[in-house]
Amino acid sequence: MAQSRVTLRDIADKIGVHPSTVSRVLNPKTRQMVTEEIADKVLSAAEEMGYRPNLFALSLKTNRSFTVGVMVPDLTNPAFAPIIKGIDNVLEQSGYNVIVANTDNLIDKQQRSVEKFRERHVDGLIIATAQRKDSVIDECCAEGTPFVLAVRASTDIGVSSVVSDENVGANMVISHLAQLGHTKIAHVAGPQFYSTGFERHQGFLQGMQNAGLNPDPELIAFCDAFTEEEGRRATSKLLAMRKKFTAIFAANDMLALGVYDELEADGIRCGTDISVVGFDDMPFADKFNPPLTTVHTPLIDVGAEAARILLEQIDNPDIPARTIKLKPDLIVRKSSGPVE
Amino acid sequence: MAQSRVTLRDIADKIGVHPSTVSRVLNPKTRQMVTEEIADKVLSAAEEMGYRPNLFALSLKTNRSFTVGVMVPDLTNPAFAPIIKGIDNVLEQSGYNVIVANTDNLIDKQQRSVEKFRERHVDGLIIATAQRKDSVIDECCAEGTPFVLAVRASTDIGVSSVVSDENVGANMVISHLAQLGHTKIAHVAGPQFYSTGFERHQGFLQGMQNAGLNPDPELIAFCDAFTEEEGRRATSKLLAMRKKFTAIFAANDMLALGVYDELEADGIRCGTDISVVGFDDMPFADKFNPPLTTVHTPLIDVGAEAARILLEQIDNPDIPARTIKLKPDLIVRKSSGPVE
DNA sequence: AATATCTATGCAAACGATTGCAGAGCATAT
DNA sequence: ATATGCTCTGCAATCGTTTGCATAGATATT
Repeated sequence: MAQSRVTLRDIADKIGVHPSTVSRVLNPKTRQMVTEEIADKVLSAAEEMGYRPNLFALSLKTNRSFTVGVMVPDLTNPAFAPIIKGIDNVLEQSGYNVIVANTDNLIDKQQRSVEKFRERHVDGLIIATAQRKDSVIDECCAEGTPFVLAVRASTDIGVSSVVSDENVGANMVISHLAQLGHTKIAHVAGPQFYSTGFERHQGFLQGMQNAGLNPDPELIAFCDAFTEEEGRRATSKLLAMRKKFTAIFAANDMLALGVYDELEADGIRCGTDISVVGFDDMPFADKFNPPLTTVHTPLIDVGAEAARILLEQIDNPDIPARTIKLKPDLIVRKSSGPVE
Repeated sequence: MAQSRVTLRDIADKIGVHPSTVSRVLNPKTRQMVTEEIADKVLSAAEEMGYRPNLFALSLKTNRSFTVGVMVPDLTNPAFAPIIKGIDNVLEQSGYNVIVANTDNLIDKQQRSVEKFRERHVDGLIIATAQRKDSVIDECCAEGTPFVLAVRASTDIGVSSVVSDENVGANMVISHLAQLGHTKIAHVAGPQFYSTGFERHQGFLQGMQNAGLNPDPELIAFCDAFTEEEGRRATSKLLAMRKKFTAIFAANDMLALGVYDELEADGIRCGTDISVVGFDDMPFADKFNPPLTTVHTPLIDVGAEAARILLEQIDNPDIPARTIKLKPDLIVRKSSGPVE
């Protein structure tokens, strides 16, 4: 890309001062060091000449890149688009750039991404791929890199994260189903090494108890990943038990999609024969067949909040960690109905 | 992020040579300038000490950022995820980083993004937001910034782009519908200032002619954007004409989604009463109700090819522009059926 | 009026790499 | 033995900033 031709020195020469003076004027933090008269001259010259600071030089000197890295497990999952959008919106305002890395749920790809980010000297990280116990977290802590988890939390204390209140969300699901008369409720659980999978499972158990229902361990199928295929596999396992159940709570919408697949393959009408509820309210959940009842997570806000916390953390490295739980919402659509 | 502590100088000191020698060893292009013996020592010292080049210094000196900018109109449209993935895959291999900017289809946001990219001195641009005639293109040409268009082409000659063959795709759609017995086919056309909207419309007209059908101008509704809302608006306009038609060709899947909405609101059964065909085969098109017949565009490949061309262009600025048209595929699902 | 205090600016050294130029060492040709 | 050429390495300038320190002039203090 074309050079930002004009440098500090050019401006300095033009109005007959030293480059350092120009530098001081242009930096808000040091502006007050120099006389207003000169400052004005510098400012207008800079404007007129179309000065653009050279970020490379700045970064080299200050060791800051004004870049933050974002790690997501799967860009193809449309749930992450809003998160990234939320992040980008607030970071852009503060002059930061965002680099996103796709880890495809692979540990070593995540490792490589961190490596890449380190090379780029990113000022901070937003991690949407973290496991409850994750070496990346330890590493960042050790390195002193500011970071915050999005969508997922850690078992470690002292790490910032912003998530939705999974427990509350899961409780809403169960109480909704119970209200519809469901008593035999199956659970397609997410991976337990992710906080989402874990918490939602806990929420499921607790919700059942709150509703005075008895969760049947055989009607809980665990998945290894939040994918359609896993959802389908789990459902077929559930069906193979040949036990009666009238509803399935899937730990997220992707899994729910897999549930749909398997039910359809078995000729079971979803929403009437069996109710299905998901979690996340990812984009297009309302377009599915049938439209999916799910727990809405304010994904844009998750991203935005994570970005805000990260900014705080960058500006002030020894601010205490903060974790935010956003309130979820149950969105009732056609995939859940009264038990026949 | 923690400092890459060890520098060229450190290595040089350790084995008693000059930093410039180390630099030459570490740069493949100059490696042969130095004795193998020294080179080996340098290499192993670098390895052992965990040397990581400081990209800031490198960039400052060489004026290259090893970063490319990608502009997409809307991250929330899941069609762009595969494109980005394709781009990222090939660029990562070559040591480049990708920064993506969301323009929300706003001209001035696009302008701001370019500005931002310029500040970051990106080595090249991949533009998935371009209009057929777009000032950004002129600007990049003038600046000499390498760039390639993805998904969209320009009326300007001499600009590289990779797209799917819209014309062929549209023809496939019409011939499919004609084969099913449809003769009155409506078209929900995309914005004509995008090559996708324009070419697909042309393809529609040509396809009709090829099939020996007469396109009715009143059954063509133009949209201002590729959004669900616009698709819905256009459909309601079509229905308001009170003319008979048995099929709708929507210029992309998002528009088709809007078509679905309006048809459903009017109690028209899509796929039986009226056939609907989209374009792009975006993720989840097979999950809609009914699953959408559409033209599959190899989006990952579009991204990958665009990235490859860009790399060529960066390495060799005066290579002639190249434009690639990838072959589309018709995917028949439940939204299209024989005319009753 | 002389000294102390303060302010605004300039100076120059970094940051960590790249690269044209110079020169040392050695082999070959004359 | 000298000239010639070649290969390899070192020197030092440079990229465009930031920033601690020095200093010149102005102001305040006694």
